[in-house]
Amino acid sequence: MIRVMLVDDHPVVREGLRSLLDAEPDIEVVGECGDAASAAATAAATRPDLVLMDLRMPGRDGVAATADVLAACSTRVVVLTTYDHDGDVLRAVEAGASGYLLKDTPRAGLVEGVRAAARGETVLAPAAAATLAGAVRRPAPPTLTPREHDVLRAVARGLSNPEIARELRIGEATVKSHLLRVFEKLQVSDRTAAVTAAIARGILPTPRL
Amino acid sequence: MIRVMLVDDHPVVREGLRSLLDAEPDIEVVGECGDAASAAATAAATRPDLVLMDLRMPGRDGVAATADVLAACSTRVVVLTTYDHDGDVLRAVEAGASGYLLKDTPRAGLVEGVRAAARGETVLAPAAAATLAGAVRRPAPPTLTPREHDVLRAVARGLSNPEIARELRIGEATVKSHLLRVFEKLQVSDRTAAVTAAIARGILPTPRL
DNA sequence: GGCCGCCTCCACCGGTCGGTGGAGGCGGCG
DNA sequence: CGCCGCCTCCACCGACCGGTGGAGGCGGCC
Repeated sequence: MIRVMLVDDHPVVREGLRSLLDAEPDIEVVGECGDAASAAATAAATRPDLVLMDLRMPGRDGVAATADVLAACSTRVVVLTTYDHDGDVLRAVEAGASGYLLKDTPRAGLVEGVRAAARGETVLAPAAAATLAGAVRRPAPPTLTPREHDVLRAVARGLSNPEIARELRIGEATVKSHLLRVFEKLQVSDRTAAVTAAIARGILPTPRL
Repeated sequence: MIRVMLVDDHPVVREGLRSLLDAEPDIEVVGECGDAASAAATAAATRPDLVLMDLRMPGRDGVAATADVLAACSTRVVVLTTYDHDGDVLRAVEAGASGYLLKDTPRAGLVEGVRAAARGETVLAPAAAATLAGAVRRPAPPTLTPREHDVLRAVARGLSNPEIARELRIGEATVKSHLLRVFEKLQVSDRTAAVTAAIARGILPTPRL
């Protein structure tokens, strides 16, 4: 019997997974949890063989929750999310996820994925597999320093270099230095492309109204 | 008996909604559909009282599907989606949706929402209601002309004005004219802020890797 | 026909931006 | 201690950008 625990902030999704998995003779849902913060505690209490983890939750820390769960008890974590944001796949696997499935997987694929992960296999959706393959080909995951981050965030708000310099209490020359290094790291040549590239890679959050 | 049809590309979500709604004595799920394209045809065939419609689907045209369904048969459409992107709410309601609920609604709220919508009420999640209220306060929904859209998309890719002029086969002066009007409409004063503002309002898609 | 919105284009200006090619200080690590 | 990464700053350049204040053409709508 494979003991599964669900972490997802959407009751509808938990309900769907539960009915789908409980219909299988060899799978049992032993717990569920609606937020990332209490995932580790729930896992420690229910000691599942496998945790199905949503990535996007209030506080948006499915990745952190994955790390917490793995630190709290010996189990496997399979990420089950809606979109295949490339950045998410990388961060999830870095955090120790044993699999990355999308919610539009047909039910047979989901069930088989759960069994495969419980057997110890790493189960990846095709898009996620492609992303990981691409990531190892390119051994340069662009990591920005805190200051570079600050400058880029300000740029995304539409501030000019002099304005950024005032806001961060540094010289305009310094702003330019940081920005040039950001361009280099993101492989772009102007501030606007830097912002979109950063959003695409999850370095900056998707802007909201 | 309230006859409900489900439109969502995720089998898991459909499964969850079906088991949740079928548990109610006065609700019956009479059809489901995994893509926006065939939603109208399915609705015409099953003639539901209510359609629960996901907004984000392959082809991302839940709004268009809402309009199609309403054109194809007399029913009500309630949008049931994951995030409360402000732009989505506005477009969905414009397309004729009778409600806008989020997937993190507790199951009791969902069921009550379905009943209320079937009674003819307009059912809005709190966040969606706030957005609509804000929208009527501000009677300027920034609509870009096709050409302005073209220019803005090019800007988001990091192209300079001369490059955009070459790509669109127009003069650089024309590019600037379009851009200035975009700035005005989006209430910003530079290209980078224009791109983030456009992404925030759903005018431009969230950039992907 | 008249009006209006959209697209197109022009010349000119000052400020900003991307880029070069440096430099020094400071903290951590082996 | 020396090395390295990060942060800070400088001067200078040419290109580009935002903004002004125009203009004409074209199509749809009343």
